[in-house]
Amino acid sequence: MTVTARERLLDAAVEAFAEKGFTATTTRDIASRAGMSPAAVYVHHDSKESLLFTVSRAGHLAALEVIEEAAASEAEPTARLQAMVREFSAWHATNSRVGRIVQYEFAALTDEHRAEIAEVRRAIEARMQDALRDGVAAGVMDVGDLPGTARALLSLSIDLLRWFSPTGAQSPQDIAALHADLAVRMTRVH
Amino acid sequence: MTVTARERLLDAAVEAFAEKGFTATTTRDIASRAGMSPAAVYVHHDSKESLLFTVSRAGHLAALEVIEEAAASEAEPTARLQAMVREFSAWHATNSRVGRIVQYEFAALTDEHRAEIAEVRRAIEARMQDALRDGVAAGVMDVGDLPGTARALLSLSIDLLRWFSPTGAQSPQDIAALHADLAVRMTRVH
DNA sequence: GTCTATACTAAGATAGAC
DNA sequence: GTCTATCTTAGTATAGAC
Repeated sequence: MTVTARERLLDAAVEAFAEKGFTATTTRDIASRAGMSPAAVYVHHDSKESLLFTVSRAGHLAALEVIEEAAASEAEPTARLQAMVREFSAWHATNSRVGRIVQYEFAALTDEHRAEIAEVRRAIEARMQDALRDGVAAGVMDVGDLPGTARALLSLSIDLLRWFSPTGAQSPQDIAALHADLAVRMTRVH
Repeated sequence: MTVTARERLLDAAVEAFAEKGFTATTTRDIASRAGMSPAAVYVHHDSKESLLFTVSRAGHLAALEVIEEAAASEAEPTARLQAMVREFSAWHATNSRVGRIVQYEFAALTDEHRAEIAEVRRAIEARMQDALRDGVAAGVMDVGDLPGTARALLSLSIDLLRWFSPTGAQSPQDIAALHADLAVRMTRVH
Protein backbone atom coordinates (compact mmCIF):
# COMPACT_ATOMS: atom_id res chain seq x y z
CA MET A 1 0.00 0.00 0.00
CA THR A 2 2.73 2.44 -0.88
CA VAL A 3 1.38 5.79 -1.93
CA THR A 4 3.20 6.91 -5.03
CA ALA A 5 4.09 10.50 -5.80
CA ARG A 6 1.62 10.34 -8.66
CA GLU A 7 -1.19 9.44 -6.27
CA ARG A 8 -0.19 12.08 -3.74
CA LEU A 9 -0.43 14.66 -6.52
CA LEU A 10 -3.88 13.41 -7.52
CA ASP A 11 -5.08 13.65 -3.91
CA ALA A 12 -3.67 17.16 -3.68
CA ALA A 13 -5.39 18.09 -6.94
CA VAL A 14 -8.75 16.79 -5.68
CA GLU A 15 -8.38 18.84 -2.52
CA ALA A 16 -7.40 22.00 -4.35
CA PHE A 17 -9.82 21.76 -7.29
CA ALA A 18 -12.76 21.04 -4.97
CA GLU A 19 -11.87 23.91 -2.66
CA LYS A 20 -11.04 26.65 -5.14
CA GLY A 21 -12.13 25.41 -8.57
CA PHE A 22 -9.89 24.36 -11.43
CA THR A 23 -8.99 27.79 -12.78
CA ALA A 24 -8.30 29.33 -9.40
CA THR A 25 -6.03 26.46 -8.44
CA THR A 26 -2.34 26.90 -9.23
CA THR A 27 0.09 24.12 -9.99
CA ARG A 28 2.22 25.56 -7.18
CA ASP A 29 -0.69 24.98 -4.80
CA ILE A 30 -1.09 21.37 -5.87
CA ALA A 31 2.64 20.76 -5.57
CA SER A 32 2.87 22.24 -2.10
CA ARG A 33 -0.15 20.28 -0.84
CA ALA A 34 1.65 17.15 -2.05
CA GLY A 35 4.85 18.29 -0.34
CA MET A 36 6.78 18.78 -3.55
CA SER A 37 8.28 21.53 -5.66
CA PRO A 38 6.28 23.00 -8.56
CA ALA A 39 8.51 21.21 -11.06
CA ALA A 40 7.74 17.75 -9.62
CA VAL A 41 4.16 17.96 -10.90
CA TYR A 42 5.33 17.67 -14.50
CA VAL A 43 7.35 14.52 -13.91
CA HIS A 44 4.13 12.66 -13.12
CA HIS A 45 1.45 14.52 -15.10
CA ASP A 46 1.53 16.29 -18.44
CA SER A 47 -0.38 19.39 -17.44
CA LYS A 48 -2.84 20.84 -14.96
CA GLU A 49 -5.69 19.82 -17.25
CA SER A 50 -4.49 16.22 -17.44
CA LEU A 51 -4.68 16.10 -13.63
CA LEU A 52 -8.27 17.31 -13.89
CA PHE A 53 -9.09 14.78 -16.58
CA THR A 54 -7.69 11.90 -14.53
CA VAL A 55 -9.74 12.93 -11.48
CA SER A 56 -12.88 13.66 -13.49
CA ARG A 57 -12.82 10.42 -15.45
CA ALA A 58 -12.30 8.27 -12.36
CA GLY A 59 -15.09 10.16 -10.59
CA HIS A 60 -17.54 9.80 -13.46
CA LEU A 61 -16.83 6.10 -13.77
CA ALA A 62 -17.29 5.61 -10.03
CA ALA A 63 -20.64 7.41 -10.14
CA LEU A 64 -21.78 5.27 -13.07
CA GLU A 65 -20.71 2.12 -11.24
CA VAL A 66 -22.66 3.15 -8.15
CA ILE A 67 -25.84 3.65 -10.14
CA GLU A 68 -25.42 0.40 -12.07
CA GLU A 69 -24.76 -1.63 -8.93
CA ALA A 70 -27.82 -0.12 -7.30
CA ALA A 71 -29.91 -0.95 -10.37
CA ALA A 72 -28.73 -4.55 -10.21
CA SER A 73 -29.44 -4.87 -6.49
CA GLU A 74 -33.25 -4.85 -6.70
CA ALA A 75 -35.68 -6.57 -9.05
CA GLU A 76 -38.89 -4.72 -8.18
CA PRO A 77 -39.04 -1.38 -10.07
CA THR A 78 -39.92 0.91 -7.16
CA ALA A 79 -37.33 -0.62 -4.84
CA ARG A 80 -34.81 -0.39 -7.68
CA LEU A 81 -35.48 3.31 -8.27
CA GLN A 82 -35.22 3.95 -4.54
CA ALA A 83 -31.88 2.16 -4.38
CA MET A 84 -30.53 4.06 -7.38
CA VAL A 85 -31.47 7.50 -6.08
CA ARG A 86 -30.38 6.63 -2.55
CA GLU A 87 -26.95 5.38 -3.58
CA PHE A 88 -26.38 8.15 -6.12
CA SER A 89 -27.13 10.82 -3.51
CA ALA A 90 -25.09 9.00 -0.85
CA TRP A 91 -22.14 8.79 -3.23
CA HIS A 92 -22.24 12.52 -3.94
CA ALA A 93 -22.52 13.43 -0.27
CA THR A 94 -19.79 11.01 0.79
CA ASN A 95 -17.50 12.00 -2.06
CA SER A 96 -18.43 15.64 -2.27
CA ARG A 97 -14.96 16.85 -3.22
CA VAL A 98 -14.64 14.54 -6.20
CA GLY A 99 -18.33 15.14 -6.90
CA ARG A 100 -17.82 18.87 -7.22
CA ILE A 101 -14.99 18.34 -9.67
CA VAL A 102 -17.08 15.84 -11.64
CA GLN A 103 -20.15 18.05 -11.85
CA TYR A 104 -18.78 21.59 -11.89
CA GLU A 105 -15.44 21.40 -13.72
CA PHE A 106 -16.70 19.65 -16.87
CA ALA A 107 -16.31 22.85 -18.91
CA ALA A 108 -12.63 23.15 -17.97
CA LEU A 109 -11.71 19.95 -19.82
CA THR A 110 -10.23 20.03 -23.31
CA ASP A 111 -12.65 19.32 -26.16
CA GLU A 112 -11.42 15.74 -26.56
CA HIS A 113 -11.52 14.95 -22.88
CA ARG A 114 -14.95 16.54 -22.54
CA ALA A 115 -16.31 14.41 -25.37
CA GLU A 116 -14.98 11.25 -23.77
CA ILE A 117 -16.57 12.05 -20.43
CA ALA A 118 -19.87 13.12 -22.00
CA GLU A 119 -20.38 9.47 -22.92
CA VAL A 120 -20.28 8.43 -19.28
CA ARG A 121 -22.81 11.14 -18.47
CA ARG A 122 -25.15 9.86 -21.18
CA ALA A 123 -24.86 6.36 -19.72
CA ILE A 124 -25.84 7.63 -16.28
CA GLU A 125 -28.93 9.37 -17.70
CA ALA A 126 -29.83 6.27 -19.70
CA ARG A 127 -29.73 4.04 -16.59
CA MET A 128 -32.15 6.37 -14.81
CA GLN A 129 -34.49 6.43 -17.81
CA ASP A 130 -34.39 2.63 -17.98
CA ALA A 131 -35.48 2.40 -14.35
CA LEU A 132 -38.47 4.66 -14.96
CA ARG A 133 -39.44 2.80 -18.13
CA ASP A 134 -39.45 -0.50 -16.23
CA GLY A 135 -41.69 0.95 -13.54
CA VAL A 136 -44.16 2.34 -16.04
CA ALA A 137 -44.23 -0.96 -17.94
CA ALA A 138 -44.91 -2.83 -14.70
CA GLY A 139 -47.76 -0.44 -13.94
CA VAL A 140 -46.27 0.74 -10.63
CA MET A 141 -45.10 4.13 -11.89
CA ASP A 142 -46.84 7.02 -13.59
CA VAL A 143 -44.43 9.36 -15.33
CA GLY A 144 -45.49 12.17 -17.65
CA ASP A 145 -42.17 13.35 -19.07
CA LEU A 146 -39.78 10.41 -18.79
CA PRO A 147 -36.45 12.01 -19.77
CA GLY A 148 -37.37 15.14 -17.82
CA THR A 149 -38.20 13.17 -14.69
CA ALA A 150 -34.98 11.15 -14.99
CA ARG A 151 -33.05 14.41 -15.19
CA ALA A 152 -34.94 15.83 -12.20
CA LEU A 153 -34.05 12.78 -10.11
CA LEU A 154 -30.37 13.21 -10.98
CA SER A 155 -30.68 16.92 -10.13
CA LEU A 156 -31.67 16.10 -6.56
CA SER A 157 -28.46 14.12 -6.04
CA ILE A 158 -26.17 16.45 -7.93
CA ASP A 159 -27.41 19.75 -6.51
CA LEU A 160 -26.58 18.64 -2.97
CA LEU A 161 -22.97 19.39 -3.90
CA ARG A 162 -23.86 23.07 -3.95
CA TRP A 163 -24.83 23.16 -0.28
CA PHE A 164 -23.75 19.95 1.45
CA SER A 165 -21.20 20.15 4.26
CA PRO A 166 -19.60 17.02 5.78
CA THR A 167 -19.62 18.83 9.13
CA GLY A 168 -23.29 19.84 8.91
CA ALA A 169 -26.20 18.32 10.77
CA GLN A 170 -27.36 15.99 8.02
CA SER A 171 -25.48 12.79 7.25
CA PRO A 172 -25.14 11.47 3.70
CA GLN A 173 -27.60 8.74 4.74
CA ASP A 174 -30.21 11.24 5.91
CA ILE A 175 -30.10 13.06 2.61
CA ALA A 176 -30.03 9.84 0.59
CA ALA A 177 -33.11 8.54 2.40
CA LEU A 178 -35.00 11.79 1.77
CA HIS A 179 -34.15 11.75 -1.92
CA ALA A 180 -35.17 8.10 -2.28
CA ASP A 181 -38.49 8.93 -0.67
CA LEU A 182 -39.03 11.94 -2.95
CA ALA A 183 -38.22 9.76 -5.97
CA VAL A 184 -41.02 7.37 -5.04
CA ARG A 185 -43.44 10.24 -4.50
CA MET A 186 -42.52 11.78 -7.88
CA THR A 187 -43.22 8.58 -9.77
CA ARG A 188 -45.86 6.56 -7.96
CA VAL A 189 -49.36 5.96 -9.25
CA HIS A 190 -51.76 8.28 -7.50
CA MET B 1 -32.99 54.80 -22.45
CA THR B 2 -29.32 55.65 -22.89
CA VAL B 3 -27.09 52.76 -22.04
CA THR B 4 -24.31 54.02 -19.82
CA ALA B 5 -20.76 52.75 -19.94
CA ARG B 6 -21.30 51.32 -16.49
CA GLU B 7 -24.23 49.24 -17.76
CA ARG B 8 -22.37 48.11 -20.84
CA LEU B 9 -19.60 46.84 -18.58
CA LEU B 10 -22.10 44.98 -16.40
CA ASP B 11 -23.63 43.31 -19.46
CA ALA B 12 -20.19 42.36 -20.67
CA ALA B 13 -19.34 40.95 -17.24
CA VAL B 14 -22.52 38.84 -17.20
CA GLU B 15 -21.66 37.44 -20.61
CA ALA B 16 -18.08 36.66 -19.69
CA PHE B 17 -18.63 35.33 -16.15
CA ALA B 18 -21.45 33.05 -17.33
CA GLU B 19 -19.41 31.72 -20.23
CA LYS B 20 -16.05 31.16 -18.59
CA GLY B 21 -16.55 31.55 -14.85
CA PHE B 22 -15.34 34.41 -12.67
CA THR B 23 -11.74 33.32 -12.21
CA ALA B 24 -11.19 32.45 -15.85
CA THR B 25 -12.56 35.80 -16.99
CA THR B 26 -10.05 38.60 -17.41
CA THR B 27 -10.77 42.27 -16.96
CA ARG B 28 -9.35 42.71 -20.47
CA ASP B 29 -12.04 40.35 -21.77
CA ILE B 30 -14.80 42.31 -20.06
CA ALA B 31 -13.43 45.58 -21.37
CA SER B 32 -13.18 44.36 -24.95
CA ARG B 33 -16.70 42.91 -24.90
CA ALA B 34 -17.89 46.36 -23.80
CA GLY B 35 -15.81 47.97 -26.55
CA MET B 36 -13.43 49.73 -24.17
CA SER B 37 -9.84 49.67 -23.08
CA PRO B 38 -8.81 47.66 -19.98
CA ALA B 39 -8.32 50.87 -18.04
CA ALA B 40 -11.91 52.04 -18.61
CA VAL B 41 -13.22 49.26 -16.37
CA TYR B 42 -11.76 50.91 -13.31
CA VAL B 43 -13.36 54.27 -13.96
CA HIS B 44 -16.78 52.66 -13.42
CA HIS B 45 -16.09 49.77 -11.07
CA ASP B 46 -13.64 49.32 -8.22
CA SER B 47 -12.47 45.83 -9.08
CA LYS B 48 -13.35 42.63 -10.90
CA GLU B 49 -14.95 41.31 -7.72
CA SER B 50 -17.14 44.39 -7.35
CA LEU B 51 -18.50 43.73 -10.85
CA LEU B 52 -19.33 40.20 -9.71
CA PHE B 53 -20.96 41.45 -6.54
CA THR B 54 -23.14 43.92 -8.42
CA VAL B 55 -24.32 41.22 -10.83
CA SER B 56 -24.78 38.61 -8.11
CA ARG B 57 -26.72 40.88 -5.78
CA ALA B 58 -29.10 42.06 -8.49
CA GLY B 59 -29.60 38.46 -9.60
CA HIS B 60 -30.30 37.18 -6.11
CA LEU B 61 -32.78 39.98 -5.45
CA ALA B 62 -34.54 39.30 -8.76
CA ALA B 63 -34.84 35.60 -7.91
CA LEU B 64 -36.25 36.43 -4.47
CA GLU B 65 -38.74 38.84 -6.02
CA VAL B 66 -39.90 36.20 -8.50
CA ILE B 67 -40.57 33.71 -5.74
CA GLU B 68 -42.33 36.27 -3.54
CA GLU B 69 -44.56 37.48 -6.35
CA ALA B 70 -45.49 33.90 -7.21
CA ALA B 71 -46.28 33.22 -3.55
CA ALA B 72 -48.59 36.25 -3.47
CA SER B 73 -50.33 35.28 -6.71
CA GLU B 74 -52.26 32.29 -5.37
CA ALA B 75 -54.19 31.73 -2.15
CA GLU B 76 -54.67 27.98 -2.29
CA PRO B 77 -51.52 26.20 -0.99
CA THR B 78 -51.07 23.68 -3.82
CA ALA B 79 -51.62 26.28 -6.55
CA ARG B 80 -49.26 28.59 -4.68
CA LEU B 81 -46.49 25.97 -4.52
CA GLN B 82 -46.99 25.21 -8.20
CA ALA B 83 -46.70 28.88 -9.08
CA MET B 84 -43.56 29.32 -6.98
CA VAL B 85 -41.72 26.34 -8.44
CA ARG B 86 -42.92 27.14 -11.96
CA GLU B 87 -41.78 30.77 -11.83
CA PHE B 88 -38.51 30.00 -10.06
CA SER B 89 -37.58 27.42 -12.72
CA ALA B 90 -38.76 29.67 -15.54
CA TRP B 91 -36.64 32.51 -14.17
CA HIS B 92 -33.52 30.35 -14.05
CA ALA B 93 -34.08 29.02 -17.57
CA THR B 94 -34.89 32.44 -19.01
CA ASN B 95 -32.01 34.13 -17.19
CA SER B 96 -29.55 31.28 -17.29
CA ARG B 97 -26.48 33.47 -17.64
CA VAL B 98 -27.24 35.55 -14.57
CA GLY B 99 -28.49 32.37 -12.89
CA ARG B 100 -25.15 30.64 -13.33
CA ILE B 101 -23.35 33.59 -11.81
CA VAL B 102 -25.82 33.71 -8.92
CA GLN B 103 -25.62 30.01 -8.15
CA TYR B 104 -22.08 29.03 -9.08
CA GLU B 105 -19.92 32.07 -8.35
CA PHE B 106 -21.02 32.60 -4.74
CA ALA B 107 -17.65 31.36 -3.47
CA ALA B 108 -15.75 33.95 -5.50
CA LEU B 109 -17.23 36.85 -3.51
CA THR B 110 -15.33 38.53 -0.69
CA ASP B 111 -16.29 37.46 2.82
CA GLU B 112 -18.36 40.59 3.40
CA HIS B 113 -20.18 40.42 0.10
CA ARG B 114 -20.82 36.71 0.55
CA ALA B 115 -22.36 37.31 3.96
CA GLU B 116 -24.66 39.98 2.56
CA ILE B 117 -25.88 37.72 -0.21
CA ALA B 118 -26.28 34.73 2.08
CA GLU B 119 -29.16 36.61 3.69
CA VAL B 120 -31.05 36.72 0.40
CA ARG B 121 -30.48 33.00 -0.02
CA ARG B 122 -31.91 32.35 3.42
CA ALA B 123 -34.98 34.40 2.54
CA ILE B 124 -35.56 32.32 -0.60
CA GLU B 125 -35.36 29.08 1.40
CA ALA B 126 -37.67 30.51 4.03
CA ARG B 127 -40.36 31.41 1.46
CA MET B 128 -40.32 27.85 0.13
CA GLN B 129 -40.58 26.43 3.65
CA ASP B 130 -43.49 28.77 4.39
CA ALA B 131 -45.34 27.46 1.35
CA LEU B 132 -44.95 23.86 2.48
CA ARG B 133 -45.97 24.69 6.04
CA ASP B 134 -49.16 26.32 4.78
CA GLY B 135 -50.03 23.27 2.71
CA VAL B 136 -49.46 20.88 5.59
CA ALA B 137 -51.54 23.08 7.91
CA ALA B 138 -54.37 23.11 5.36
CA GLY B 139 -54.22 19.33 5.13
CA VAL B 140 -53.50 19.29 1.40
CA MET B 141 -49.81 18.43 1.68
CA ASP B 142 -47.92 15.62 3.36
CA VAL B 143 -44.26 16.43 3.88
CA GLY B 144 -41.90 14.29 5.96
CA ASP B 145 -38.76 16.46 6.08
CA LEU B 146 -39.92 20.04 5.57
CA PRO B 147 -36.59 21.91 5.22
CA GLY B 148 -35.21 19.02 3.17
CA THR B 149 -38.17 19.03 0.80
CA ALA B 150 -37.96 22.81 0.41
CA ARG B 151 -34.30 22.47 -0.50
CA ALA B 152 -35.08 19.66 -2.96
CA LEU B 153 -37.66 21.83 -4.72
CA LEU B 154 -35.11 24.62 -5.08
CA SER B 155 -32.61 22.05 -6.37
CA LEU B 156 -34.86 21.21 -9.30
CA SER B 157 -34.90 24.83 -10.44
CA ILE B 158 -31.27 25.56 -9.75
CA ASP B 159 -29.73 22.42 -11.22
CA LEU B 160 -31.26 23.16 -14.62
CA LEU B 161 -28.48 25.74 -14.96
CA ARG B 162 -26.00 22.88 -15.24
CA TRP B 163 -27.57 21.44 -18.40
CA PHE B 164 -30.08 23.93 -19.85
CA SER B 165 -29.43 25.40 -23.28
CA PRO B 166 -31.52 28.27 -24.71
CA THR B 167 -31.11 26.65 -28.13
CA GLY B 168 -32.18 23.18 -26.96
CA ALA B 169 -35.49 21.46 -27.59
CA GLN B 170 -37.12 22.37 -24.28
CA SER B 171 -38.43 25.85 -23.62
CA PRO B 172 -38.23 27.48 -20.19
CA GLN B 173 -42.01 26.97 -19.99
CA ASP B 174 -41.74 23.24 -20.67
CA ILE B 175 -39.23 22.78 -17.90
CA ALA B 176 -41.14 25.04 -15.53
CA ALA B 177 -44.35 23.08 -16.07
CA LEU B 178 -42.56 19.78 -15.43
CA HIS B 179 -41.03 21.07 -12.21
CA ALA B 180 -44.35 22.45 -10.98
CA ASP B 181 -45.94 19.06 -11.62
CA LEU B 182 -43.15 17.24 -9.79
CA ALA B 183 -43.52 19.64 -6.85
CA VAL B 184 -47.17 18.68 -6.50
CA ARG B 185 -46.35 14.99 -6.72
CA MET B 186 -43.62 15.34 -4.08
CA THR B 187 -45.92 16.97 -1.57
CA ARG B 188 -49.49 15.78 -2.15
CA VAL B 189 -51.40 13.56 0.23
CA HIS B 190 -51.36 10.01 -1.07
C1' DG C 1 12.74 11.63 -9.37
C1' DT C 2 13.58 15.68 -6.94
C1' DC C 3 15.36 20.14 -6.55
C1' DT C 4 16.53 25.43 -7.67
C1' DA C 5 16.28 28.71 -11.01
C1' DT C 6 14.05 30.76 -14.61
C1' DA C 7 11.84 31.50 -19.23
C1' DC C 8 7.73 33.20 -20.93
C1' DT C 9 3.14 34.87 -20.66
C1' DA C 10 -0.54 37.14 -18.82
C1' DA C 11 -3.08 38.79 -15.02
C1' DG C 12 -5.24 43.00 -11.98
C1' DA C 13 -4.73 47.50 -11.47
C1' DT C 14 -2.74 52.39 -12.00
C1' DA C 15 -0.36 56.73 -14.16
C1' DG C 16 -0.74 60.38 -16.89
C1' DA C 17 -1.82 62.38 -21.54
C1' DC C 18 -5.80 64.08 -24.07
C1' DG D 1 -14.27 59.54 -19.44
C1' DT D 2 -11.28 57.38 -22.55
C1' DC D 3 -6.97 56.14 -24.17
C1' DT D 4 -1.85 54.10 -24.35
C1' DA D 5 1.65 52.60 -21.67
C1' DT D 6 3.18 50.32 -17.83
C1' DC D 7 3.89 48.62 -12.95
C1' DT D 8 3.77 44.59 -10.21
C1' DT D 9 2.66 40.09 -9.35
C1' DA D 10 1.98 35.56 -10.39
C1' DG D 11 0.82 31.93 -13.45
C1' DT D 12 2.22 27.33 -16.43
C1' DA D 13 5.80 25.00 -17.74
C1' DT D 14 10.83 23.85 -18.70
C1' DA D 15 16.16 23.52 -18.10
C1' DG D 16 19.68 21.54 -15.99
C1' DA D 17 22.14 20.19 -11.62
C1' DC D 18 22.20 16.44 -8.29
